[in-house]
Amino acid sequence: MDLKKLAATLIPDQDLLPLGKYEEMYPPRNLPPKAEVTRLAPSPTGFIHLGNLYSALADERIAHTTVGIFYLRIEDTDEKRKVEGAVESVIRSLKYFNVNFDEGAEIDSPLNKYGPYYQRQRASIYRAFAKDLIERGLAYPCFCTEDELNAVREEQTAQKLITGYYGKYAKCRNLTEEQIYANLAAGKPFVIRLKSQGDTSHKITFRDRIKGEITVTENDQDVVILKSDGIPTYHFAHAIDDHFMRTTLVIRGEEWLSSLPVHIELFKVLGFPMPAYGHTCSLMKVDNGTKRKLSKRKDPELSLDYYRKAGYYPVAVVKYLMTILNSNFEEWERKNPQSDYTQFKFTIEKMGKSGALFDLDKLNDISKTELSKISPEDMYAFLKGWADEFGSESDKAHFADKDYVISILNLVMGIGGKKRRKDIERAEQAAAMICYFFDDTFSPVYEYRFDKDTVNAVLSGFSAVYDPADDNSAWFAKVKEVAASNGFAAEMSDYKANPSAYKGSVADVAEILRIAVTGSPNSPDLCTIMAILGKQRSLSRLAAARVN
RNA sequence: GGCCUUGUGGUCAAGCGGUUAAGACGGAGCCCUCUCAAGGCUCAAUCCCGGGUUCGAUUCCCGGCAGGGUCACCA
Repeated sequence: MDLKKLAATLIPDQDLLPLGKYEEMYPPRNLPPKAEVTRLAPSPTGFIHLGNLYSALADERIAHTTVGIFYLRIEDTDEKRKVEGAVESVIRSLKYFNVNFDEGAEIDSPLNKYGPYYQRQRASIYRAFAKDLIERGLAYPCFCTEDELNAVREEQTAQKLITGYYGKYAKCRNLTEEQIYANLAAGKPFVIRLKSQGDTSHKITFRDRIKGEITVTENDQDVVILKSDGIPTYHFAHAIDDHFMRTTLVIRGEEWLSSLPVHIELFKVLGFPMPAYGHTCSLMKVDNGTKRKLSKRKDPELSLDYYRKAGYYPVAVVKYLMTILNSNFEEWERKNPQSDYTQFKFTIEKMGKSGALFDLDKLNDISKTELSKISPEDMYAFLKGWADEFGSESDKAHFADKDYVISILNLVMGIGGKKRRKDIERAEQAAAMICYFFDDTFSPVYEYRFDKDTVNAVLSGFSAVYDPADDNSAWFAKVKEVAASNGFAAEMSDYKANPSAYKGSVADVAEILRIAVTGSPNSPDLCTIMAILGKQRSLSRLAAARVN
């Protein structure tokens, strides 16, 4: 068979360059010996999720801790699933979490010398290599229809055979020249398939940077490399792009592990050295008692918008991911509390081999801790940003009053005290937490544990002596006075020594006042709260809280 | 079902031939305390099962079992 002629008929493109040209156009990168070139290669099919962030963070950390390159490539080979605006959304979302690209699609950088970074724009490269494979007898046209393929698959399944296009099931593999041209003349659409040289009785031992040694069998599937629209499949594009973009380390989900044999053969047939691989395990969750992969459709917590809306501090999400990415991260952080997480020596070898269950408790704890470390000004900026985008009308109004909110934050965060408070997990919760400082959202629940006369006596007794000029100890001395004059123990120790002698302790008196002022039996320092509210509002709340 | 892969407390996990089997989150309790949050201290809780190899296996080997992934002209 005249393969040269066949290749020219199948791929008649005039603009294809000689293969060697591509090597010249995309020379090896001039980077230090240990520098890794990693990439994120999403398909623009929608919004990026936590799993993508997880993987992107690993890519980004490895590239940047080794002084390498992290780039963005868009795998837009599936026209049907394309979603408008997805690329911008990917970049924006990752940027929010401090994951930044050095190079690639929509990235403004002088490093962009390995593009184009959209696969659709690289069609001629793939076609040039596919043409060469046809000429070398390593690829061939396949005219099978979807129905034929399905029928074969059903037959294989019924006979408990391995499904796919291989061996005797590869109907078009041995088509004669006449048959091929007849099909072409009849206008039948075709795909280009790899003519696999593999043998499944051969095992290949492969070393994955995350999973370690993995044994796979050689590929014998005649996979599609060019679809009927002339656009490559993932497998083919992966081999060519990661070679010419000079990727040194491919980090991708473990769902790709099963197609590794295909990739091994493709690299071999193309004559490209293989990059290193690291297959990450997926984030899991428990559903109905069993563990399963977090799903984009079913699990809202997979969406990154979920964290933005709930007001998680972005660094907290990143740090949480770091703890599951590299198990020694937490220990390092405890030893280096002042250091930025980017100073941590991230290594791919430390990554776990099995899928981690997503742990919201842990995220909340990390978020609380992170938020307890920032300044009230930064906290204010963060909360206001959240309120403007996601808050209710009253949230927006509350956060507009900067000085007032900052005075609240000083209290809520424990600024000036011995220790910082750790009340705030996320912005949404912070907004709810401070709502009693605003009259429009002050919605008290007056549930006292004492009878109405006692409550009213405490309330009016304290109102009579309250002076906003009092400092904390003077304020508390007055609470004690009110306690003593209403049958409560002024000192905790007295009460503990002889509880039956009193109605209760100062703590109980403080509780009555706290319920009156904040509407809840729990709050930070009451004295400061009253100072922030001011004399008028404090007194009117004490009055309004009386029981009739 | 075939193939690949994983299996240490509830969760994330260190350890990888001999350990009192780290630590963190969560849980319980105590202390501190005007309540809450935080903090300090303490406690409960783990090597999937069965065979080997070995003086000795959580660690190595083989089987089981359980989980996960994958079997497209989707990535």
